[in-house]
Amino acid sequence: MAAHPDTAEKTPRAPLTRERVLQAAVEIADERGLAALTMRSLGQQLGVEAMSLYNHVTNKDDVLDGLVEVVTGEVLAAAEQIAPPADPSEWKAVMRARILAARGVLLRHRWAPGLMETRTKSPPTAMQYFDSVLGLMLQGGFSLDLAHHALHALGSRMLGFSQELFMDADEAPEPEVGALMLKQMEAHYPNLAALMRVVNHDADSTIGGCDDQFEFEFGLDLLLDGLERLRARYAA
Amino acid sequence: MAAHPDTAEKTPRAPLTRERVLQAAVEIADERGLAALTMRSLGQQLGVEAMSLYNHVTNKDDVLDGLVEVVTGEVLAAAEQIAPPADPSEWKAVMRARILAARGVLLRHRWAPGLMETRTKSPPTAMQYFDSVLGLMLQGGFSLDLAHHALHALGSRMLGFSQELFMDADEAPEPEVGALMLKQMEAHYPNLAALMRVVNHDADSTIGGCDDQFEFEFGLDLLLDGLERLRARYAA
DNA sequence: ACCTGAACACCGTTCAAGT
DNA sequence: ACCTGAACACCGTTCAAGT
Repeated sequence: MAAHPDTAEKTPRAPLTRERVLQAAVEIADERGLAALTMRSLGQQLGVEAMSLYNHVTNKDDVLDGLVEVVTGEVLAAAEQIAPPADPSEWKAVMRARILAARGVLLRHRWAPGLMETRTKSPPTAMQYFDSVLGLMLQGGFSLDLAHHALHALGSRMLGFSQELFMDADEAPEPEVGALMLKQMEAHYPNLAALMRVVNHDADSTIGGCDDQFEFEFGLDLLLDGLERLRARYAA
Repeated sequence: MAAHPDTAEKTPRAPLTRERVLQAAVEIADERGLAALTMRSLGQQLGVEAMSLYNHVTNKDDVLDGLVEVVTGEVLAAAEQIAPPADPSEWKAVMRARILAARGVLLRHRWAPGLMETRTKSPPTAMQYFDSVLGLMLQGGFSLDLAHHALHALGSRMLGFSQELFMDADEAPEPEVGALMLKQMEAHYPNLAALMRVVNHDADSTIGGCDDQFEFEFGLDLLLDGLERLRARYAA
């Protein structure tokens, strides 16, 4: 809608700005992964020498900070789409919906969780998001103390991700290979082997075949239900 | 206790092995951080050229994999110190104790959580640890399904850490500065500001002053209590 | 005011050469 | 069989120079 003065053809015309630099950085990370994001590749994406970037960004760390600004901004926007509860006591359903909305954003930026874990300063958009989450609980009847612990307990789940260790999206092994692996696992890790057999059969997928969305919601509900129980006890 | 043949003085005698390389890598990471661990610094620590390392380790990624082998090995050893439950139904107390033991290990290797999040393959020691956690639940009366979801829900908490975003250990600001910051927060993040005031007063520490150990246990108990409830319902 | 080219210090890694 | 030195391709970043 905003009038933009470009001719229709490829115009490396638009002046460089911090925003354009960050937007290009997001594109690279989305398409080729965070490892592919270097000052040189970023310059190239913008049709400019790497050194020009330093006029709009103080250094690479600043670019990375900017990346999480962008992502948490999208999270905030997505969460704001979900209306506040009709009755404050219905905090849980709204919180759940907002967190799942946040998760939707992070799924579009797979590199974001790993990056956010390395940052120490939270951008204003993240602060705003946390503030709204906190407000939801306080209005829902949480004490400040309980809400405080809840924030810690939810941790990264608030932003829509949880680190499941070593659970890589392993590609399906050949059936025979899979059977052999299972035999070997049987010997060393009997319980895990039993688990893998079940997971294999239940899902249409293979060994690594867990339903990420289901597991995320399972863990989330465990926490939210526990918090609601504590809230109710406190309120009583 | 083991007889070691070194003369007492500095003896760069002992032949290089994968184990010695990894042990040196752990030392560097513990003392100077993971960023200080380069093939060159690692060589230096061992009194050898960087290129010699490639005789015992395939590349840097292999070193990083080895690092998590070492750490998860320590976790396994620590967890094995805690005796299995007298009655299988007492799975929760034992699990809690084992996870807190794991946490003790990770606190000695602050770089380990961040590293583990980047790895995709889990070393045998980690598999063994997960197998024992799983066994604890199965013997405690969990269905395979529920135990499976429990593993996902616990995630990194099983190994003793949880990623709390942006919660850096910020050094205490000067009191006046802190007051000013609070004023500004008040305007933009009213709920967070209220929270910070409480946290400030409660603890002897300052703004960032949260009791990590308490918060870890709070979240852990929320999950374990929730799981026990589901187990009991399933068993009934 | 913004962009460039050459350069610096630092990576991981290869390879031919030493012992 | 193990270690070394020189070299390569790649980083982030500085700086003097261009326009």
